[in-house]
Amino acid sequence: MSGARRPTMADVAAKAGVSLSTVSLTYSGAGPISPDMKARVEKAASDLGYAGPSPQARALRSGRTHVVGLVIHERLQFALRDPLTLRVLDAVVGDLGDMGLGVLLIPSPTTESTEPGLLDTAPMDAAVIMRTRDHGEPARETLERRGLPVTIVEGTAPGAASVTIDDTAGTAHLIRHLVELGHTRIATVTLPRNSQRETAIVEGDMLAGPLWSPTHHRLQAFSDVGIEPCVVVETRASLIEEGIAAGHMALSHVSRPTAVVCQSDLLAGGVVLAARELGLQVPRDVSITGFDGLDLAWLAPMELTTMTQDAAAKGHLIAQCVKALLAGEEPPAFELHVEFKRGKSTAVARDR
Amino acid sequence: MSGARRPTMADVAAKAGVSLSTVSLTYSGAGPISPDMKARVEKAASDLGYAGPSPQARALRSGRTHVVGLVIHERLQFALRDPLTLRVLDAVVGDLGDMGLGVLLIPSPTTESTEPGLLDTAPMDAAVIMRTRDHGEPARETLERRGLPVTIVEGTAPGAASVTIDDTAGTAHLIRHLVELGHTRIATVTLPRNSQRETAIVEGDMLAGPLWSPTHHRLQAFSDVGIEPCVVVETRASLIEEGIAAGHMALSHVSRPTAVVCQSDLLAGGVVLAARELGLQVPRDVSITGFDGLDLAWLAPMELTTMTQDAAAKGHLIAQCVKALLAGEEPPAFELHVEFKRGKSTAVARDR
DNA sequence: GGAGAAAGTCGAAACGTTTCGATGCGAGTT
DNA sequence: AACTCGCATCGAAACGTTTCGACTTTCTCC
Repeated sequence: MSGARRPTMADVAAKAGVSLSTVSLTYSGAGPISPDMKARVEKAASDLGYAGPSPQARALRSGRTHVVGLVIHERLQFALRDPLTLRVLDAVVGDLGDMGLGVLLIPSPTTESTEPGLLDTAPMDAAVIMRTRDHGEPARETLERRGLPVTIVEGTAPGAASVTIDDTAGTAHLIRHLVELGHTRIATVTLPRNSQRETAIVEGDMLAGPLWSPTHHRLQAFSDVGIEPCVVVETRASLIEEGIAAGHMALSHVSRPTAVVCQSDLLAGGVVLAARELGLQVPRDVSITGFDGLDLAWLAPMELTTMTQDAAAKGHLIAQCVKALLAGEEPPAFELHVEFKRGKSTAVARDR
Repeated sequence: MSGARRPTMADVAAKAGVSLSTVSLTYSGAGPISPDMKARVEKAASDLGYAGPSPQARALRSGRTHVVGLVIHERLQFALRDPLTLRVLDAVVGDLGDMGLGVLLIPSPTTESTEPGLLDTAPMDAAVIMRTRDHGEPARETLERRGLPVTIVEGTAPGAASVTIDDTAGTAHLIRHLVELGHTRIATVTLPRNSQRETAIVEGDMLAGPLWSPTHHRLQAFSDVGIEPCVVVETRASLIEEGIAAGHMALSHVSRPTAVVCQSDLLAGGVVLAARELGLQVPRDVSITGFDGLDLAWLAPMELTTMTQDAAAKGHLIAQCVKALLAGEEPPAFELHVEFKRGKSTAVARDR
């Protein structure tokens, strides 16, 4: 059918009777081009059905693909189901798009499969790692080998740009809030500790092994405040369903917690639902705190006591990091602050 | 600092004392290479810190970028907040990833901005349009000009592969279900009709103007069954909040509907919440139907009467379309069936 | 009227691969 | 011993741009 190969710049140049470089200059915007020449080139291009310079040739020659890799949880569902992440990404994709940069989704390689994946082979100019471990993040090593600048969200690494939040301090604030209300038996429902885990009560040292950074930071707050949680339940992802399951485990634990500190609002929402199912009133029988400051319409009229973070700002900062890195500047390191928001999900402790 | 430029295949070849083509053959897997030669090349590569063939050079020469563009709603939040879309994408990204293909997010250009956007310039081998209009989809025209094969989800176009669902028949099934229960005043809450709209009651011809395909199909069902909805409320996106707002409008409308047909489960969930806020019991006072068959944990114990669709299957089919197109085969056209699921949100009509 | 600057256009050299046809060579066939 | 065949390796030609320095004009200013 389409035996004719796609027209190239050379074809356009020939058709317009000018040199190839002139056509290039017309498209790339670099260099001075007279208006009538521009019109002539455009006429020739549209006559030929030329759709613009080949991105691949442009990428090879200029060394820029205009693509930024976004390393996320292997399962998209887990990565993006949380509205907060989505809002962050919304800002990132929007800002980068305005800079002419596309975002390539890269599920982080899970198994230690030896064959190279997207992370090794995909064309990109920079990468953003959305969730990382404190040490030995494999994605970072791969990217470093490729010489690609990296921005890390909620984590840090030498040589990489980073956008973090003060989640340890934020969680500590929530814990202190509960302590002031008289709570002593406080449970906590955590985000995944790493990629292998199940939804389950964590026995033994809760900080053992390599942890995802946010999970680590928010657990850390307990020792900072000097409180030991009476139960720790780990979840597989920040999802309502996980919160419900974890809530059941935490609330029916022998230690009978009077408060539950959840590492995300979505988890907290699930715990509220679990409490209802168990016939417990929130906050009368049990206080529950979240993290993120989402507006969960379905939870109304309940409002979570939580720490709010500005998702859009986070996204803008990430985009700014990428921009700085691509401009060859020193890797920036931003820290966002979280703010306490008193809701209706916490109250004075009452034994049950 | 790093004055040394990145090593290339030529460097590796020199170091290993072999020809450039041999190194290429080693990496690309094409052509026969003896085991000891392979080892020698790999040794040289790792000595030099060579990170593998440059994706951009490979792309130019071979004509394949191994990237698939995914055209979605301009606002990521609107595009991905619906768990159904996310599940579909999860399958798509997973399947394509297994085929070595990355997914590039492309917010569909909203304004008629003349300057070329990602759709025009991003490197890719094929594209998937996630939501489309019935006619004159601008994204498709751009892609056609570039000569890129296109897969359309919930829509069709000549020359493009497509994955559709029988949503007209599905919605008709729900309407008939309500009619059999004695409902005569049926409202409907729709998905956006196009990108410009607001959450509002639609006056006049509800099918006027170019519509997003799913919206169109599901509205179409009313005329197919021979029923006219007593109110039509259009929303801006498939979100709980939108459902709540639309629910308030529909339920307090003068026509006092006894049933509401919603074009998505998320909207239906919002309408249920709105009904509760208005002091109406579901399904005693008002019957509500959804579409998609999501498992909305937060809605429990309410279960929606809805049409379920298999999100993972949809995703797999999309990936299959892309694969077929890249292999140069004829564009496939798949249709998925939806299944009636009787929940607890519909009951015999009772005047109120 | 001529020097110098600015504007517009052009030639040619990369960019780092893949790919195709050619080449050398030892093993098997007649 | 001459011949074919398959395997492993090599040389050279693309792929379609960007970019840099050079080359004409035309304009400005004294």
